[in-house]
Amino acid sequence: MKGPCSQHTHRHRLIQPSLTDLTAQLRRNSRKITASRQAILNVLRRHQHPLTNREIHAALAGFECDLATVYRNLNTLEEMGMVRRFDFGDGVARFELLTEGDDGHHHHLVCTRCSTVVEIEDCFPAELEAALAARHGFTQISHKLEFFGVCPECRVQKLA
Amino acid sequence: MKGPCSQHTHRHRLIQPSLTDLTAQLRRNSRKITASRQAILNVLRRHQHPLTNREIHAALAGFECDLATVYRNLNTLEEMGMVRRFDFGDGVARFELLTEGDDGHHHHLVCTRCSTVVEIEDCFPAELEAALAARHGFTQISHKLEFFGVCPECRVQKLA
DNA sequence: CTGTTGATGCAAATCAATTGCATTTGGTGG
DNA sequence: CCACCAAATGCAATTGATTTGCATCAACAG
Repeated sequence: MKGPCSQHTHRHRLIQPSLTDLTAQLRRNSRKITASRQAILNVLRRHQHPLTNREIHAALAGFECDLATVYRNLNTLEEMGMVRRFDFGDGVARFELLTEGDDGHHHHLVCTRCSTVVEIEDCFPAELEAALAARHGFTQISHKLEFFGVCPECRVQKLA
Repeated sequence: MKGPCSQHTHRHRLIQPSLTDLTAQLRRNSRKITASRQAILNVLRRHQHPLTNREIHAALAGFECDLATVYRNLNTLEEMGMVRRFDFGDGVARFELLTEGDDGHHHHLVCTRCSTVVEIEDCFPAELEAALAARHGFTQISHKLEFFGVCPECRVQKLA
């Protein structure tokens, strides 16, 4: 474990969805406002980094619920467009809370040693999507882009 | 299943590694030239698309070996830099044979319905890596980029 | 030909994620 | 405040990809 990676987040979400917004969004989708759901959303609201189901489950304060419930809820929240799922290729899904109207499209720079995550706004591939559509006849094109490398902390650790 | 996706490959590898090159590469890494190994490499040589362990195992002609052996061999071949692993986010690893000296860096456009794969040469993110290194102090930066969409065949199927 | 080392088969173990099922609970209309 | 229904949950069992322990085999170097 390394300390809180304060300075590591490049893109700071300006608007953090409020609890009332979130419950409204749930209600609109005829989803129940359960204690587990609120606890999970609170964990996500407190973290600006992508979290795994297990991490979310571990971070639940006060209210405990089954890990399966966390899994089910994150799938539901993803379907409703309230969270975005990321895949860093390590076989574990990670999630970030989205603000309404924001599709949360961005990418990450992940340290291959300590998994520190930096958010990246740049997204050249988006410019390519139209070209690819024209060239290959594909429609509804999207993409996933993740960067990997060794973060400054890990580099010095190696030297020490 | 759809027929052989002949015209789907955009980037055709000009040099397909020869069997002798491959065995030489194995020998150089003090790896034994076993029948399973040869059979696996032959499967990879015959396909220009990324294949899963299971697909490779199923495509083994004549020589049969355990699925665990296929898994072990692809890990070994990846370590040796003879194959490249791809991750389309569906929880299954895929592999492509590499030519020596070619790091096989490229990306894919995957149909979200039938999994048809088109190779993509364009790679804007590479230009970004240096900038990211400077901006965030990361080193040894690499990236993974995959495009997803609905291929022409699947689009018409939907209409039919 | 023979020893050493890597490779293999087979079964069991991991690990993330999902699911069946009985039970509980939020939200709604009385 | 009460009754009802759909959604949600706990718990255990399952799935599916991938890995691993272990005993046996087979390359290949000398």
